[in-house]
Amino acid sequence: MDKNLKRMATMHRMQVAGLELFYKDGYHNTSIDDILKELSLSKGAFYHHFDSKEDFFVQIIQNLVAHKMYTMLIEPIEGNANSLDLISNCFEDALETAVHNELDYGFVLGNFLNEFNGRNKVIMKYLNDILKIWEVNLVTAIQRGKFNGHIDRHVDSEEVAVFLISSYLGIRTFMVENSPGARKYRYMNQLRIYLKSIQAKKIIA
Amino acid sequence: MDKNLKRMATMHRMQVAGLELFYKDGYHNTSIDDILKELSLSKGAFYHHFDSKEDFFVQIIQNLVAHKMYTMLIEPIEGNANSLDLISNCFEDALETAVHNELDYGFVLGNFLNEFNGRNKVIMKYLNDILKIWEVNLVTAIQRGKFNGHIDRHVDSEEVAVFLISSYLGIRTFMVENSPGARKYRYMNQLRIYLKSIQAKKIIA
DNA sequence: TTATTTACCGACCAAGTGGTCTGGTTAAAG
DNA sequence: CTTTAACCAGACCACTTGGTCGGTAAATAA
Repeated sequence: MDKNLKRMATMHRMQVAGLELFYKDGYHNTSIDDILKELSLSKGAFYHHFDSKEDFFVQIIQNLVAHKMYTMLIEPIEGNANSLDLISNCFEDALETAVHNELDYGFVLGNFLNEFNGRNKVIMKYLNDILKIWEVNLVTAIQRGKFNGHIDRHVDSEEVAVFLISSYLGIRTFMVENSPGARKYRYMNQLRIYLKSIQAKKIIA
Repeated sequence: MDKNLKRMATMHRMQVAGLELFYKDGYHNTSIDDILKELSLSKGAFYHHFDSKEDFFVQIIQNLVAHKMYTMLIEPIEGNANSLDLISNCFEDALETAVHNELDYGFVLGNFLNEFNGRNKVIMKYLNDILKIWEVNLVTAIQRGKFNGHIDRHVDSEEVAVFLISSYLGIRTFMVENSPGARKYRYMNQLRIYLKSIQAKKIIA
């Protein structure tokens, strides 16, 4: 096999297993040995490919976490349809996936955000970058909604984005362990009520 | 000094210092030695008063965290005034405190919830108990609002409670590090818009 | 006063932790 | 066919972790 391809494959395997365990047990509660045991690889292999545990984690964020965010929460709201519907459906799908996931430990980005908030500037930078992209994308979607006449032109797009992100971060934590299906259902109903309250007022002829 | 009083005093000192560090650095990233160093106490003292690190943490939750939740988020919404105003003001005050707190690491209960979600059944039980009390209290406040004619009688109290808790859990994570004041402002504005959308419709005479 | 209980000390331990280093294997390049 | 370097094994290291244990001094009870 091509040397470079092999390198990429091994690194990818490590990152996938790493994300799985970091997500499941948390970064500080997961040792490199834990990850290596899963793959039957050695310390030598690990430190040949990565400088440190932190460097390893940063690469996981940039590759896997960012990618997950794109496919789950960013791309789905980029269409030209009614922004409110896009957002509503996107959140619905993301939460439904979480409900059906046997082993749900919360929102990946949210969990890491929480674990490193105010504790690790380097890692927070990368996490915040992803969060920022999501935020910008939401703002764009909302402005498009205003332009297309689906959203009331008086609403503040930035405010809505902050509110949506907050509620999503929260519900993903709130859904773990305790009747996730019921909580998802309740959350989505109220989210739709909220979204309706910012939609463009129908002009009564 | 009375023996029992001294015992209580020492245990309380340990718990206060413990909560401070667990909140700041996270449970898994804080060692018992860290806490002991802060107080110039020894391992012997610690294990004389507590069975284990976990037992220590559980007592902190039951004593300090529960108490904090009561004074910050539960008692303030128990009055007989307009429930929507009570909730709005309560959230406003809580967030304002966070903004002005030089060292804000997020919502204490939320952080721990996130750290132990799906990872430690014992501790989660105690955290969920507190969360449940908050939820029940919010539901009660909303039902009172409906009864008093401040909230639309058609809204589902449980749904609103879930939505409010979610948004609060989220904004507290989202506020750490990045322009907390601006995010608080944006969140509160949209929260008020949402709350307005569930208030009782004025009867136009 | 004396006996006993309580609060606390700090050395110690086994089990990890992230990270280094030496050396061996394998596949591509010259 | 030799050289070279990427890839990986695993022993090893210094350090930290939660937790134990024998001891001591002071307060309480006899």
